[in-house]
Amino acid sequence: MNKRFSTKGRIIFHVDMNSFYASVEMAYNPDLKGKPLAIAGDPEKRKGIIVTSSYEARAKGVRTTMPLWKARELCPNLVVLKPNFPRYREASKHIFQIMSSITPYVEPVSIDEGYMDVTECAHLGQPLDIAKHLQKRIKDELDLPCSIGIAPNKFLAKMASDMKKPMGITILRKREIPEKLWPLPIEDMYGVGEKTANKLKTLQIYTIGDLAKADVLHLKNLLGINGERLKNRANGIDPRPVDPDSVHEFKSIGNSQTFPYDTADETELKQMLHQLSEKVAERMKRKQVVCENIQIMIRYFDRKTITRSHKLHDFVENKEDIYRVAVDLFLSHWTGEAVRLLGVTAQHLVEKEEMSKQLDLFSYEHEAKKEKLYRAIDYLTEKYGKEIIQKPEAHDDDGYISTSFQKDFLDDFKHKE
DNA sequence: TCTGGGGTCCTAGGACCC
DNA sequence: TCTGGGGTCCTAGGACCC
Repeated sequence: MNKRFSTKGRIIFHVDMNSFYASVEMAYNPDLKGKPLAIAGDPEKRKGIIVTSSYEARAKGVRTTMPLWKARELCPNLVVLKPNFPRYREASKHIFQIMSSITPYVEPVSIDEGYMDVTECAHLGQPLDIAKHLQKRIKDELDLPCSIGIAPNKFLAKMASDMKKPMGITILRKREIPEKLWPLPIEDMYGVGEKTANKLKTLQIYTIGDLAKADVLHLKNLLGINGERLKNRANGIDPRPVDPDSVHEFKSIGNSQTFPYDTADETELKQMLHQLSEKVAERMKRKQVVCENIQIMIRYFDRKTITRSHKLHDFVENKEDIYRVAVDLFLSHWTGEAVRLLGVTAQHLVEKEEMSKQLDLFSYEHEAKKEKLYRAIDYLTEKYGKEIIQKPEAHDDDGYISTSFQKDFLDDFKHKE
């Protein structure tokens, strides 16, 4: 049995880069070190919100998603840079390369964080030493700070990496849960956002410890299946394996954009849909995937947002096909009111290679099934006579043997095979 | 003179089939 | 003449995360 898939005795790291974009900019331009720095979009284009900020800026109250003008109010000497995504992607690539030199079991979660399963890395030393070495390499080679959580599963590792920032390393053992995890306020728990926190408070649950001891039926009633899962995690139970392949398994690819000004101009809106469709098609091409479903998103002037999707009857990959579906959806659901944002997303993605395999498999299975049914019919005709096989209820409209009939008679056929 | 853009997963209702 | 319950697919929306 592979240890990585057992839920006992695993050693998982969660590596979390500290204020990543700001740190990359500081590594690139060391003059910025020690200054309150924020990465934010262009306010002229209504994108002036804080994406990341340095610890110096955070100390003044600057927070992610805060509008830029508000951040400037709190921190008048704030240095503001526009995001430089190619630069961050490059740094990210290096970080994951360093992680991968320790173990192949690396699962990137986002541009700046990932899990590692180091269960089988005993030959490299104690987990704490491996983590120190990893943190030092990322600092020495890229001049970037990170925090690392060490624990027996993903959830605990994630919570642990949050406990000491920046440049922290935290071990969270099962037996330390009551002392280290349970006192934390419920909103600090990964997977609990504002809405869930408010709901939990109606059950008098204020800390992770309260959740750990709460009645599972009450939780299920309140939150569905998620209630049970959250309770398990609060008790340190999380069976999810570290999956190095998950990066490649895209479920959807989408692009969306906010207009500089709200607009109800049909030409302008169509133009945006075209642009977005093009971007989506480009990314699909790079990933070598096709899609079976197109979704659009319309955010109106008042931020009311709707999504509309359409399942296609075949696979689609080029921009004109995507645009046609997107514009159809848009025109049949747009109220005519001013629009703030539009989005186009390709869903139900299938790898091109996988698609041809699927089509082959489909026809193969189809043929094999037909073949088997013909043999069954021959056999059953011989045994029970033509009358039974020709009974109308034995066939569906396409002439296939109906499933209920199969159930009754194919068992018999199986014995013979 | 506020609130971006990229995702994942879950839920719930209706259609349809058996 | 009246009517159950399970399963799957499609669509829309919501919660959450970085």
